[in-house]
Amino acid sequence: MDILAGLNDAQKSAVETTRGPLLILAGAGSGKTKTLTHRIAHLLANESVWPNEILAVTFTNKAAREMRERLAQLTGQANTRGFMPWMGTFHGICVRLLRQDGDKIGIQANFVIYDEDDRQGLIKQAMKELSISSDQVKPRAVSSAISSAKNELIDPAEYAVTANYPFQQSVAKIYAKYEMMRKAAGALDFDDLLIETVRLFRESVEARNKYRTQFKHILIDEYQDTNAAQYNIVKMLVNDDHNICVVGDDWQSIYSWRGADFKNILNFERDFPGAKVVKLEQNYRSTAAILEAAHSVISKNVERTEKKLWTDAEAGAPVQVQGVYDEAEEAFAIASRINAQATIGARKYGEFAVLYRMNAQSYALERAFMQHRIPYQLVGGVRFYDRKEIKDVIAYLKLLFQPNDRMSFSRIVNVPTRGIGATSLEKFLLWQSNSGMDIISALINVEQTSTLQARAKNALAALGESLRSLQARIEAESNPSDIIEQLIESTGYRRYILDGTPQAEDREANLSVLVSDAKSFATLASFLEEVALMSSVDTASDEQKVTLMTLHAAKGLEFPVVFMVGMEDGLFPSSRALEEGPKQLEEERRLCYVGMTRAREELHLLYAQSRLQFGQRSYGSPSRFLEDMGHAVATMPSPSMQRHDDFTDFVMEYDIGDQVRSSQFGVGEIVDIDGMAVSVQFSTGVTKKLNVEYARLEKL
DNA sequence: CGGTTGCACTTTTTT
DNA sequence: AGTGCAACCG
Repeated sequence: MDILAGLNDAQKSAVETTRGPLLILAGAGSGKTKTLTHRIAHLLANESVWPNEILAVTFTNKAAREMRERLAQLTGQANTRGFMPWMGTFHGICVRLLRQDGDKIGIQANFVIYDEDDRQGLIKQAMKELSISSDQVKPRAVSSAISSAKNELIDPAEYAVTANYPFQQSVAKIYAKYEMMRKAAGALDFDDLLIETVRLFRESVEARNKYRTQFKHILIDEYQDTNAAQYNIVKMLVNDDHNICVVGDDWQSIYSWRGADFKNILNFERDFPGAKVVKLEQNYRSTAAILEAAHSVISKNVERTEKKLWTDAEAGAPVQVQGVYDEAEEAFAIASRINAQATIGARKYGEFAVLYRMNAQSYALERAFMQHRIPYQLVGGVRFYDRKEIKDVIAYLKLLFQPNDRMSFSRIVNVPTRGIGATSLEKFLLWQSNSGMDIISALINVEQTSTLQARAKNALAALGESLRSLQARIEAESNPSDIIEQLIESTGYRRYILDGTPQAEDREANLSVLVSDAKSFATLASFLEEVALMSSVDTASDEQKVTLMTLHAAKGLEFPVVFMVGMEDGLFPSSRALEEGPKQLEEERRLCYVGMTRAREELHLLYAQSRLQFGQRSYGSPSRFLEDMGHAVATMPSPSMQRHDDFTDFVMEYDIGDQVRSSQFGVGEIVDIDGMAVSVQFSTGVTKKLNVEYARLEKL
């Protein structure tokens, strides 16, 4: 089997350069994953490297899975763990390292992983204990401040020193408290997984040397989206042979809001002197027309490397821009177009994707697709594992696995209702923390308390009993799926969700899915890990369904036909980016580039005159990115735009400063005009943005 | 203690 | 528009 067959010269060079640092600058659609996979296969087959000596880091679990499958195919081996190199996301790899060696820095092997919800819940509790009102300091903002601090490796003490503004001073206090409570619960949040690994390598020479020796070859995908903590992990893992290979494209860096810094890829040659650089510039994915349009957008960015992406492919159909009246018409236009091709068998539904800036934009599309009977799948949005009934059961499992996990306990203590309210819970937890027992032991011994009512005691003791017997099942190494089944029966959870409402059936079906999902895991630990780190974009693709997802989720994917919707200033680029300045605008532009380069044959860009946002109709103008494309695109006429142009003329009858009367709000003055929307300041003091089409204003 | 009702707030993007 | 949270009442 020739591993180099079917590769171009640049790709071959990347595969065969196995000694020393290697930087692969891979343009969109240049066969990056293929190159990486072949490189690993080459190491295994021709360079006598053992699988466990290779560490390959991908951006999503899905990417890791795909690479594993392709590698198995390429080497003719079964896709089994034993044969496979270490592959996974930074977070996944870190969990593995910390479970193994975390005890060296005081992390218990049975830590639980807190997701964003858990973290915000804990922050709220911390704020309560500190008597900080969530009116002035938003838990959400605190969470993001703590996350940024952690990703820059700033601990609570250091944060406090530089905290000048009142908000930062509040955050400093909450951050410290949060960390205390989190540690007491035996939990690590997403960011901890990374920074605790950094700490492990800093504080334990033994651990660091162990892995530096083990990993003879390290490969990192999507290197442009690594953050400071991840960068540190890489630096510390690379041994003196410097066999590190990173792949990335600064043009596709879209995660700076999460702490990613594409300077990491620009600085690679400085960090690893003598690095060889291979550029993959031939695009195998898109037509020339699509590539040209995408290029005309990205070239407006100032901060970027020079590249010349080229293709052998023919021009293909021109990129189409279409203006529509509103989000409903936008969705309708797409649905009709898809059905026109799908019903005659020209394309399968799975060949289409619709990309948008925000998850909320999926509503209108879903509605139209349902009306047109188009099968679709939503990637992201509300994840399966975010559903209430699933999170409840997971909370039970987390508590069983880590009996100090207060967050999970608080979530389930009264689910199903056991007559235990806030007061009883508080009393119990106070007693429990002073007793030195973990939560489950404390439940069993709850009769020793004096402060609780007999009724509450009985309920808590009963809960303790069923948890204890479940724990016994875990110790007997029962399959996670058996444990879940026993759990939903013995705790009364099944009876609880069958409440006679129409949703009861859905919930029960979801539980069944959970039970069957859990069947493929040997231990509770491995199942919980998968659940915690599973991202919403890790959904398997379905050939029979149109894919709907955010532009971010689309990274790394490709589709024959791509629709990008909501191409309006204020939405894409987002108003936030427009406010914050050129750096953010450039990131939005990269996001646009990423979206466009997902398309293989057809690319359609749509913008709407008006759009429902927060339940209010707002009016925007076409995205500046469409202007960037200039003549690289074809503009489609839209009949309804003509129709609605009449209204636009109508709007012009008003001017800023005009006095008007509204039957609803009284008399006021027009202070702003934006498309069909006029802002009126009424004599009552309130300012309303009104649609002249419906508001029936009377000009005075 | 628990359920209901009404209000306020949300919206970038995710491991 | 939908959801989460706080206050109120039974």
